[in-house]
Amino acid sequence: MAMQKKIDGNEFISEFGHSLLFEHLSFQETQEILNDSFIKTVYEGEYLIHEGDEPSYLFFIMEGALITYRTNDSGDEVSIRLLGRGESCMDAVIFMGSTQSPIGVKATTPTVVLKIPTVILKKCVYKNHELANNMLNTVAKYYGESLVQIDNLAIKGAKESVGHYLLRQFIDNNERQTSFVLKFKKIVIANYLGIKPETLSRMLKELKKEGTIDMRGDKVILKDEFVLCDFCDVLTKKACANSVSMDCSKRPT
Amino acid sequence: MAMQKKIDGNEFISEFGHSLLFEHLSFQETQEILNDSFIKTVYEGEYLIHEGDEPSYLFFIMEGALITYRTNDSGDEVSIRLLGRGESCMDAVIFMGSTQSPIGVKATTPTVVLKIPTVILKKCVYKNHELANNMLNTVAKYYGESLVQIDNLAIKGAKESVGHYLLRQFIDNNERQTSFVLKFKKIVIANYLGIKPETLSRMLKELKKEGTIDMRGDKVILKDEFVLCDFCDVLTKKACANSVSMDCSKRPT
DNA sequence: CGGTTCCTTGACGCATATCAATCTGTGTGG
DNA sequence: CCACACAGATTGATATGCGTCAAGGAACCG
Repeated sequence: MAMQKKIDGNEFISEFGHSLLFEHLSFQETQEILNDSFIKTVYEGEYLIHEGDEPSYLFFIMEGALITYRTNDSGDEVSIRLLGRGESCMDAVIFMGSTQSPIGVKATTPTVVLKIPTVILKKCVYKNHELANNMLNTVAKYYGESLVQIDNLAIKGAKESVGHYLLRQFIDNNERQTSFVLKFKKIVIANYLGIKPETLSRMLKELKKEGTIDMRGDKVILKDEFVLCDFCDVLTKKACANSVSMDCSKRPT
Repeated sequence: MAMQKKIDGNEFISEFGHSLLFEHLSFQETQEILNDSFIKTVYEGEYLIHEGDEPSYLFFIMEGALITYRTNDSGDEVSIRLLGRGESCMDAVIFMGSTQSPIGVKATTPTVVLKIPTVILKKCVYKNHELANNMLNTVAKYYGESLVQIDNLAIKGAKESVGHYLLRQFIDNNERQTSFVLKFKKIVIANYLGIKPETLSRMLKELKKEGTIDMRGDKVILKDEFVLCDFCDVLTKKACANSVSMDCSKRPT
């Protein structure tokens, strides 16, 4: 792996300073992390780490998309998280204290990744209150997301899972826009939701038949901004702009 | 709620100083947390916090057992974690930064709980590197456990889930003992595993028929200490004493 | 165009849920 | 000490949602 030139802290901060991992950090602190990190571009389908490998880096996505996954005995991969620009992974794994990662990471598209060495990160977290706080908030956030995933799998039927996923996309992507584009291939989304692509297809069809959504290719069109509210939950509600401006229970119809 | 007398740090440390949350803390640091905390006894079935309530305390179990859960629209509760003496909950929730807890907590048996106020905890975490590290490790550990739960739900069949649960009990409870007692009612365990009590019953029956286990009431008897190895995974392996003394793949037959 | 790759649709099977009856153990009151 | 009640666990019969398998169709790309 070729040595890279130093990453410019100012440039980085202006682009990614608001991401959960780096927020509230001074230029000094950010630059210190960057000095020992480096940027790598990976191709579609490339594995950044396999399950069981030693977690040597935190991966921060500067451009592109990654998925984290686990494999069972039969060799099926189950997605844990689907990540885009400004998100990171291996954060939690690094602090689990195992030399064997319970998850693997691979790229679903050509991706530019910032690799922060585990040792550097641990050192900085120990010295730096803000970073420690950021890490704690980050890992807690992942845990929260995994709770949602658990009840997708345990409580909800396939349709509710799909509805909930669409709702999250609606909220995350572009507030107030009643149409958005799916950021991942359907086979990846299905796997993330713990269902088969065939089932995802059938559920979307049902939602279309009921008039909840419409689709053009991978573009989802909502009838209005409230049609998915039935699929909401406490954690999702927090991220929803509607919930601050109005009482969810009083939404139209 | 009546004011309690100060909790004695020395006594507390000798009993719980090795729990993940309090390890490596000095007497001073521990006492500081304890000064603003208090002990409460809750009865079986009592709720310590409901979903949607503001998370005001971290709960640390001094005696008894708690479960954390989530509820869906149809009112079904799904267990997230089953906790015993020396374990804590709400740790992650406190750092999720929401005023609404995504989980509820209730006692499955009369339980003595140490309640640490959120504000105190946050303050101490910010000041104290060791505690921050402990919290980070704790939350990361929960996240790891939730990963196991996700693939129990997503990848594994009911039998694998049950086998894996028994394996964890074998490892956690008393190393080397080939028999142990189930710490929770079967209905609670079933719910935790995302299956129905009837299914749990049937799976245990199958395991008995195959000669993997035997049962006397709620006591589980293993044929030998390796019968459950097939249900192992990377994270569980780390906690297993056998894996350090020998190569798992070379276990007898 | 022709060839991938991804998505959709239909027919069928299986694992687990559901429903209902019975069993087992444990605690209580006469 | 026995009888009764009750909660939890088991068992059997049936239902169903999702997976599996196999065949098409649509979008993409050289």
